[in-house]
Amino acid sequence: MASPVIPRVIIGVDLDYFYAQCEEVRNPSIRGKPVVICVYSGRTEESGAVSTSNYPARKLGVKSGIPIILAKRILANYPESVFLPIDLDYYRIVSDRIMEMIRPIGDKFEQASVDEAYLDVSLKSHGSFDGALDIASRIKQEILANEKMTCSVGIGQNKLMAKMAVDSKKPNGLTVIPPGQESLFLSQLPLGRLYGIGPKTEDKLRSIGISTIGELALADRENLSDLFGKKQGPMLKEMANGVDESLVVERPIEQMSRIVTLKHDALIYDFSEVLKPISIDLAEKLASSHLMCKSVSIIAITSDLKIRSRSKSLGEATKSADQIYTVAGELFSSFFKVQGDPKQNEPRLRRVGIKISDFVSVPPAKTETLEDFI
DNA sequence: AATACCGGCGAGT
DNA sequence: TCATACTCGCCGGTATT
Repeated sequence: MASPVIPRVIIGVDLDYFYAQCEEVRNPSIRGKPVVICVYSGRTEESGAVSTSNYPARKLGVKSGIPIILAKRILANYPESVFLPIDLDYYRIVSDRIMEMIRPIGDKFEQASVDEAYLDVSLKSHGSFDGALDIASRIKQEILANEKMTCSVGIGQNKLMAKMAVDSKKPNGLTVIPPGQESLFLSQLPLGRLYGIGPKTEDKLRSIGISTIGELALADRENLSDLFGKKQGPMLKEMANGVDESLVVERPIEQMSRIVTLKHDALIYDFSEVLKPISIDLAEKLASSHLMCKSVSIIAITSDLKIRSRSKSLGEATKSADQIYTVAGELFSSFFKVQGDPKQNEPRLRRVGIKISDFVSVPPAKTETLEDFI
């Protein structure tokens, strides 16, 4: 006997063009000008990629992921344009303040990323979408009043629909997808706009004759399972029907990673210079989160931009920068070993990094000592 | 048979 | 043309128990 599904009311919040808006708040004189947040790789003066940009910049074609050099060319005729280096620590502080502010507004809270959150307001809205609309307005007001920042908000009966509502009107949007309207709302959108369908998935779906969300909603489960796997396949169909049973839950940190771009692509490289500060960084982050890790991975991006990884699960949890560094070093050695003879056309390494995962929490009683970091 | 581990892929910010 | 730094989830294959 299936338990009856209790209707839910979910609010999704997305801070508009977050990094760039943080910079606008920090320095209001740049408001209205194209603002580009840059991740400089340090290879050459202008090498690197655009992390994000504000709407005036986007309108001119400067979007996430494009090379900085290209953004500068596009904005060459707009000398008022502002190019700023990314300042993740600052954005994190602003994000934390906002998240703590809105966390108590719902019954349940989930931070989905630095600039996104979901609130389950089923109880506080008394199950009413009109009630949820009032709560959503209040969220927008509070963020504006306290942080001078706009956000986009969406209301739906699950996280997926809340997210689709948020995405449908940005920036400064407030959108409701009333219960029962899910399929109608989704059917008006192109396939690639469904959350979770990127270019690869869209291509694959088109190859089997599915080119609209409406068609996906009616697709054959077996067919989708064969193509996308037995979990992801059926889920695609569910999503196209506006169905999402996932709960709003506090999400523990599952992994931390640090990655850097090398000055020059390398075939074999002495990574100690690069790996040491990364290990210390990660160990500090572990300590401040009161965690230890049981897995260490290395990440390598080759010059052909493919991502490779090697990982090792530790017997015992660690919080030592030194051990993270040592294991990462071993993983890099084994990585190079299996690559075999350094052939002429062997892809070189462009970016290298470390990821730690499989966390266990440290009882907060014990105080950290200096040796723990070394 | 169930679980853990591993390396890769895709998506999103 | 040039192509960051993260985080999360899933997949299939293999190893372990």
